[in-house]
Amino acid sequence: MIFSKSNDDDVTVVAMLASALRRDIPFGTLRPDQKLKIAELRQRYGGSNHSMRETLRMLGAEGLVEATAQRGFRVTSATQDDLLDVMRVRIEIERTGLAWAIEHGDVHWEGQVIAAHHALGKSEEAVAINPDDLTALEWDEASRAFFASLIEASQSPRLIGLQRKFFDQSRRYRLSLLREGRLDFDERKKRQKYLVVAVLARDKDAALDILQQEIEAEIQGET
Amino acid sequence: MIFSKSNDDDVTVVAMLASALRRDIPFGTLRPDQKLKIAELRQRYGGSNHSMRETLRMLGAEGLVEATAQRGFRVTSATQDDLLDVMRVRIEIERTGLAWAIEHGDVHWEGQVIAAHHALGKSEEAVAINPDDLTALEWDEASRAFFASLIEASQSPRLIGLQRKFFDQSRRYRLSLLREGRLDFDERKKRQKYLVVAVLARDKDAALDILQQEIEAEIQGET
DNA sequence: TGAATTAAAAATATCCAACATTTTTAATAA
DNA sequence: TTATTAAAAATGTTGGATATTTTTAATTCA
Repeated sequence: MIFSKSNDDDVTVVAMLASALRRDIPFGTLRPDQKLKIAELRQRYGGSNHSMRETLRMLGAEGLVEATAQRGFRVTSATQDDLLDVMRVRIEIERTGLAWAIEHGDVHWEGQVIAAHHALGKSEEAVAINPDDLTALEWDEASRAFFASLIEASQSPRLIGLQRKFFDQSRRYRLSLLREGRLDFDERKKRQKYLVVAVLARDKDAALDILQQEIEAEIQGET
Repeated sequence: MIFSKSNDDDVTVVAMLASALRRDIPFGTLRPDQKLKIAELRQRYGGSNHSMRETLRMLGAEGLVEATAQRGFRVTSATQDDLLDVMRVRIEIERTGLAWAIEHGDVHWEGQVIAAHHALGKSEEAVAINPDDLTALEWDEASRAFFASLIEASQSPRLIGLQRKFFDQSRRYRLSLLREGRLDFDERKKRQKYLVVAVLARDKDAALDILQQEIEAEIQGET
């Protein structure tokens, strides 16, 4: 079938709310430290009292939202320290995952990496020219898919889950760099290319090193 | 004040339910793959259907429980593969944390490690003699506190959170080894001692190595 | 007999409305 | 101003109701 039924992501109200919030927090519609009042959120996103609470609990466990007993929920803050912390942990997770994937990956995995790299290339070009919201979202998704492909062969579902979680947490910083024009797409393109080359050559040290550089470039930007 | 008000852990119904389930899943009262029907859980643990759902959502995001759309919740399965995956990730997280802590830790941190090690020693002796449920629970908590102390100085709240999460996920395997008498307490004592020595000496390589051995010993047991 | 279909039962996912408690805000007094 | 107090708002929780979906059991028919 051409239109595969959309993921388990939109079948329930809670899943819909969750993906709406996951989209709006990194985009800044819901800002860091902002109080998330159930009533307001319901008005904006729909859903019942309980569906919203369930959603916020989930996002809480995912790190996008913080819950305080008797005091409700707020968007996780985004200080420089938070950014550094997220990115440092993300680096370790992805390094570990790539190391394992290089050990276990087969030809099929290599193909996936190449494909994801190809798609990312297109998206980077598009967003470099026209960084509007929709393009940015597609670019970010292509980026996620590329990093995900790298550790796909790690054989560790839990590590893959962590990667996704921290990628999600880092999204708002990444989008903010994009908006401010502080991403060097030429550098990115080079690094991504060499990263794939190193992966295909199974040169673990080089690959991990470039991967780390690529992630670190998202901390401060390069311009 | 002497009796600090108990954590945020028991003030709300959801928090109470969560800690009850977090206790009963590793103990096997709720077994792997077991269907978690809201009605039954309510009967056993109390709480309204919404509180229970909220709780299960949280535990879902924590990895103790799995949620499937339209099909409710079940206890996360615990195959050999799951065990391996949890432990491998746990090793990487704790290694990273300890490495950072050795870099950043000060004298106060060293004191915390020594204190936690001392308390753990007592608990290990107690549980080696009498491994009943209560003693086991206290021992496990002392163990958690010890590992937590090691990475306390890592300066990474998110890594500390991950450590806790994966320690929680590994609890049921650990308790099962204990029940089956497959922990070698003499070996553990030695390793723990050398681990502390290496930490205090800031011998990173040795410390990481022993830490990894100590965690790996929880995978298969040593007897 | 065994597979397929259908009907009944159970369980999930929602919502609404109502309260008790707690926190926050505003008003008032010292 | 700073405290105190009263009022308003928000959170956390519950019970009950309902549409949908999944599971189970019963029945039909090749």
